[in-house]
Amino acid sequence: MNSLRSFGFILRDVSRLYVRRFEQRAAALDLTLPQCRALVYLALHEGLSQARLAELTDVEPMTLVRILDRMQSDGWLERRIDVADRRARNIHLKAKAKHLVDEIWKLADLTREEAFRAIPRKQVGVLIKSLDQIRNNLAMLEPLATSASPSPSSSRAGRGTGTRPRRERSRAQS
Amino acid sequence: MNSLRSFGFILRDVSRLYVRRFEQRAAALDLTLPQCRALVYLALHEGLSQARLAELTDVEPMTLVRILDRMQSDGWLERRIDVADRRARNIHLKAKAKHLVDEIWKLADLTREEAFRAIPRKQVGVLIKSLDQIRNNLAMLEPLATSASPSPSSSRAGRGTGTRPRRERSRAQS
DNA sequence: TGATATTAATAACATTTGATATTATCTCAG
DNA sequence: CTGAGATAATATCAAATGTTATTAATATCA
Repeated sequence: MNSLRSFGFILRDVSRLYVRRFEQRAAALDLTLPQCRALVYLALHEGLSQARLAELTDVEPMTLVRILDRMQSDGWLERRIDVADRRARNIHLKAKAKHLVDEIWKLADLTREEAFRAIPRKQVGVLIKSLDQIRNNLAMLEPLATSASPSPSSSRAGRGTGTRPRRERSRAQS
Repeated sequence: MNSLRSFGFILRDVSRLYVRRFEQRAAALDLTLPQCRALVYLALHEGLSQARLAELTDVEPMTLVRILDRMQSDGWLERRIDVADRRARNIHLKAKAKHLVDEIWKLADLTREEAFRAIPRKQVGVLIKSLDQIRNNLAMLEPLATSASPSPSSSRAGRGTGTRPRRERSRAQS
């Protein structure tokens, strides 16, 4: 298997190992990765609505509800009804959580340093630049014409147990 | 947020976008990513046992069972009891599936080309080298001493609904 | 050699995630 | 105004994933 073709495999491994390492560290704070992500964004944009936060962090609104439920009951944040739009809830971090965010960044920095060990600074620059370009490339792509025009009721439709995808979803940019 | 600190976020995005793009393509073959991964490995190592395949592809044995169940019922492969060890089942691709593997590689190549668009070949080389080094770095790490020695029955133990991790897992190398 | 521990596969159960429906509120075109 | 959509949050339900238990077959070693 040539080097190029191994890319997908390496990307998967790196992504999983990196997440795992960070989560192991975050477990000490009794936090999960999605919770950390939410906290970090909230620290940057105090008083965000759930809908906006879901969009920014790229999670389903329903998933965010659950993340926030837990963090609220743990006393990290509170939901305040938006006076201008009573459907919306603005999320505010409690003082206690603001220190947490600093901790989170420390863990993130630590994890990154472990990952980058022995890689020259300049090479790291190239790496990030490349990944950023790839992200843009992939984000720009058109939805890939699903040639599902003929035979509308083709053989077997759904079923599940292929272990995973069946639905799709498009996404916003930052 | 400086460039270094954005690394985790970019990595996550790239990984997800890349997987999503590939899965969209694979959907045309009625295959999921885990199925594709299993097929590719099986094509390289005909007659592998499930346990070994699970190890190679880094999925839980139970998860693999389900992936194979589906693919077997779709007629892509068959399980043969190992004559030397009657507990084990060796997986053999059926002729029909071998063509599939070529298709899968085509999709993978296509996806990679889309991702790498506008990135000079040399830079791609550096990218892959960097990621490979990171993978090694992360794989080498010791399990991160969980300082869970004092207060064995501390405040609240499990609970769930943090949206995700609570358990861990170690892994083999290739 | 035979009792005990291990391993491969899988069944049974629990948790989590994703999809859709629901409720309250808001926005406008008319 | 007013009523036909949107939109925000969330409840409810279904699919999928992870965990632990089970069964059969080996391996180990006292």
